[in-house]
Amino acid sequence: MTEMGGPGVAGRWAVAPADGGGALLVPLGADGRAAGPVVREPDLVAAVRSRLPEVGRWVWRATSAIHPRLLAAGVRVERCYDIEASESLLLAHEGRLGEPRSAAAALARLRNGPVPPDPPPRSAEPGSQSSLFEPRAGTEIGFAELVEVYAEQQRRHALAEHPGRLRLLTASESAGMLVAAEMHRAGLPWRADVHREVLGELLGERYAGGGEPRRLAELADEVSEAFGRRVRPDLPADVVKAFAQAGIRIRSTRRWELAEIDHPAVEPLIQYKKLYRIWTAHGWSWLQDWVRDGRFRPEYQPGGTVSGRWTTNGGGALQIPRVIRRAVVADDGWRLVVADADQMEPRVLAAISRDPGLMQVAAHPGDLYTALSDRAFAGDREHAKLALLGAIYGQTSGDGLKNLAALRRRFPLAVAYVDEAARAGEEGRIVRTWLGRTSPRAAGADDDEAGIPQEAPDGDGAGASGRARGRFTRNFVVQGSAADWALLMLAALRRSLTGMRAELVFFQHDEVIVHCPEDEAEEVTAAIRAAGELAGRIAFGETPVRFTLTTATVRRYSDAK
DNA sequence: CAATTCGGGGGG
DNA sequence: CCCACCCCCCGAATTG
Repeated sequence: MTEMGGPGVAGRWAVAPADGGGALLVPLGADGRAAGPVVREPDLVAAVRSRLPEVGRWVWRATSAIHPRLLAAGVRVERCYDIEASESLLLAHEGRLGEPRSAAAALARLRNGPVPPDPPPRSAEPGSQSSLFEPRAGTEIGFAELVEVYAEQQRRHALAEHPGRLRLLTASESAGMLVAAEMHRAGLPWRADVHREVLGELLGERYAGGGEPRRLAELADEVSEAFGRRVRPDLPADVVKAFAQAGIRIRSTRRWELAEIDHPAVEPLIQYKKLYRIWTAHGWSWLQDWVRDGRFRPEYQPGGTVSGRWTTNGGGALQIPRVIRRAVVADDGWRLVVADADQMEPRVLAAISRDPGLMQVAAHPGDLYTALSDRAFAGDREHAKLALLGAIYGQTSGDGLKNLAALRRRFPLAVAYVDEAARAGEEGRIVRTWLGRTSPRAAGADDDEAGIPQEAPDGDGAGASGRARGRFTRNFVVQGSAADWALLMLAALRRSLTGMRAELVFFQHDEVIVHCPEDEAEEVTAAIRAAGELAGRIAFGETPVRFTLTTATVRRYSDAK
């Protein structure tokens, strides 16, 4: 494995689209500035293709503006540097998250000129492939100016607390942009016929006219019968009123609250809610909108959340209900290798806090919570798990608190690490992930430079919103550092799949799916495991912590667990 | 009328 | 104790 984004700058070239499908290109020096004459070529794809052997990293404004054209032509670059994605990370690191992140805005800041606002995000177009990534008018800046912005970004990296880590972060975020575009192009194999079969089993036939399917109508009737009057199960206010008339007071119609009630309407009501969700969010119209030619192609957005987790733009790709996963089926002769990280967040906490005891617990590939409970919780795995998750999430009540005391005694550095992050949040300070992804500043912090407390003096210390912010920053350092790891894992996996027919087709926080010919499945599985361990070492340095993944080679996604 | 908020479900 | 953290998506209700 070669370096994954370290300080090396040899073989970097900047490239930008030019009129009529052409390109402007220039080699870059160690300082990020042009190290030769600008070349103009008539064909962007050919220009990149011919330089693949000599260029280690392509520097461009935005992956979405170039990479899809290369992919469509079968050109696969090894690495890139996405200037706009990096601008977001750099701004956040400088405590300026929220300022416009476009290359044009970065240039304006460099020149002390008026900073243009970012264009509004456009919504995804279901099922389309090419139009999603058409360049948008007014987003490109001059090529010399683009290189200037890049050189300035290189300088800004050097100012960071941990320049090496921040370079790793922008490099891996850039790799994430490549992976996102490639997964969009490949698509998740999706059998519409199987999906319809599942919908038919769960929901029954659809009635002409577009109303509720049969099963939902039946369940609504059962609910009404149980109450002795017509009740709309999809209207919470109506349901609360109906229970009140039956002498049962409820605060909401959430499932766990309903489950406590002894009433004949409860069972059909809960069933209705479950199926209603499937019908509206992943039913026939979703299928119509999002599945084309046997593939579901969500538009992934690396770094879509503050913590660095991805989001998708439309299609709900990261919320596919388990029952619907039956429709995700490998092509004939192909398999899905499904892998998800084993207890990622506790392992990450061990690595970033360097707590000797927790690192020792995380040094085993097996179930971390069992190892934890053996060491510190008298074999009670559930209590051990709740205590650890409570510490990471900032639990405020319940048994977890009692167990937290035991956790603090055994793993003082781990608990201190998240406690310190919480204190920073409560005091309005920013926190960073291991690689330097930085939390947004507290709301109102801009108007608060003089140190005026954000909370009205109310006698309860930091106040409710201060404590909420503490829970956010406490969790941010763990969830975000886990996202750091996941990006490096994806980047390593992408590189090791080069030259194979296997394709990354899905990524969801701590889980990947690779679609591959049956005879590549073993090699893919090994590549995934290696990528996980490598990502752990590259991200966090040498620690005893293992970063293992549970893998399954299956025909259908739903068979994985 | 469109835009925003709410409540409930789904994912990790 | 099903709470604490990050999200998306939908329909209905509410607000501008």
